[in-house]
Amino acid sequence: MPKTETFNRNQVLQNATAVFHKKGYNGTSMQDLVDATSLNRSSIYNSFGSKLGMFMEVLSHYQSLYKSQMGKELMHSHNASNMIKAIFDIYLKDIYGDRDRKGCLIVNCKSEMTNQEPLIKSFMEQNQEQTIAMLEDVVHNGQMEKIFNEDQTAAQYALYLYSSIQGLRMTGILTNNEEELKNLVNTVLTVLY
Amino acid sequence: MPKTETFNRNQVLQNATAVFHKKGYNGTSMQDLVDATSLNRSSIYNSFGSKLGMFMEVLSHYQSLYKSQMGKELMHSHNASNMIKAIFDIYLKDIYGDRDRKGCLIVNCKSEMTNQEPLIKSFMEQNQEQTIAMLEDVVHNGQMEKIFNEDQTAAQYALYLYSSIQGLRMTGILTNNEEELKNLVNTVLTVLY
DNA sequence: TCTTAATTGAAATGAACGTTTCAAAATTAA
DNA sequence: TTAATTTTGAAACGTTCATTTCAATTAAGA
Repeated sequence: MPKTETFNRNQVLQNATAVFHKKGYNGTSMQDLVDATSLNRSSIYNSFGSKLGMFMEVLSHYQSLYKSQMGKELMHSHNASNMIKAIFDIYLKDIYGDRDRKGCLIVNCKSEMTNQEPLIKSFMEQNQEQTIAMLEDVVHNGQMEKIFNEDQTAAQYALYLYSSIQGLRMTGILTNNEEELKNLVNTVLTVLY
Repeated sequence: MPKTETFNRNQVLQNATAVFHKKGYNGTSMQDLVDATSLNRSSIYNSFGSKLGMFMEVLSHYQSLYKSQMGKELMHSHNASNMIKAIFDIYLKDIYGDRDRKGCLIVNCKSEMTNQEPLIKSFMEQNQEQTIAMLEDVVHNGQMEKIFNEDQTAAQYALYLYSSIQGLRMTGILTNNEEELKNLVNTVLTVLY
C-alpha cells in the first residue's frame, strides 16, 4: 500500500501563507514557496496541483483561522455590544502585531485578483456573504436587545460594518498608532447607538 | 538640434494606467505596456526609465485626475455638507462606472506594494496625508458652521472618513448596487451630524 | 518479503520576464 | 545642408517564471 504524506500539511500551509501574505500572489514565485515550505517542487505540485491551487488552500486556511478566532470571542461575549467590540478588537490586534505592514491577506488578494481570477472572485463572494451574515446576526441581536438603534436594518448596518473593516485593514497598513485606531473604531461604532 | 518627443505623453500615461489598473503592478508585463501604449520598448525606457518609473508616473497622473475632479466639485459646493457629499459622490460614480471591478488604482497599489517598495510607501504616505488634510479642512469648516458636531476633532473625523473611503473602494469591487452603496455612504456620514 | 504507490531530488522544459544594445531613421536649429 | 540628438525597431541579454519529467527512494499493507 502507498506511502502516505509525511510533511505536516498545516505547517506547510502556515509557511506558505507567510510568503503569500508578504509578497502577494503575483509577487511570490514557486522558488519562494519551495524555500519557505522546505518542500520539494514536485511535492508541492503533487499535493497542491499548482501555485494557484496552493494559494486557494492558503486563503481557506487563513480564513478558517479568523473564523475560529471569531467564534471563540463570540462565545465569551454576552451582549451584542461586547461582541461587535470583540470582533473589531481582533482586527486591531492583528494590525498592532503586523510589524511589516502587510495588511490583511484576504483584502490584499481581493484587490489584486478578484477581477482577474474567477476562483478568487468566488472565494471573495462567499467570504463577503459569510462575514456580512455574521455581522448582520450580531446587529440584529443588538437591535432586539434595544442596545443598537433601528435607524437602518441589520443588513444595512452589516454592510456598513463590513466596509468599515476593510477600510480599517487598509488604514492599518500605514497607520498603526493604537490610540488613533481605537478612536477610529469607536467612531465607526457610534453609528449603532 | 534634438528631435523632440513625438508621442502624446498624456495619452501614453492614460493607456498605461488602464493596464496597470486592470492587472496590477506585478501582473503587468513590459510587453503589456508596449502593446497598450504602442510605444517601442526602447522609447519606454528612454522616457520612463523603468517599469517602476513608468508606474510612478501613472500613479501621479491618476492622483492628479482625482485632485482636479475634487477641486472642481469643491468649488461648486457652498457648505461643508455638500462638499463632503460631493466627494463621496465622485467615488460612487467611479464605482458605478467600473465595469470590470478593478477598484481604485491607489488602494490596490497600497495593498500590493507598500510593504515591498519604498518609493510606493512614500507615495502612499503623502497621498494619505494630503487626503486627510483635505477632509480635515472640510470637516473643520462644517464644525465652524455648526453643521457637523464636535464629538470628535476634525482630525479624528478626517481619519474616519479616509478609512471609510478605502472601505468603500474595497466594497465597490464586489458590490455595485447603487442603492446599497448610497445607503452605505449615508450611514458613514450620519456620524458627522 | 514483496507489491504498490507516493515522496523526493535534480534536472530540464519552453516561455516570459525586465532590461540593454545598437544601428538606422527622423527631426530640428544652425 | 549639416550637425546634433532623440526616436525607433529588432534582436539579444541573462534571469526567472511555472510546470514537467523521471529515476531513485521510501513506507505501508498483503
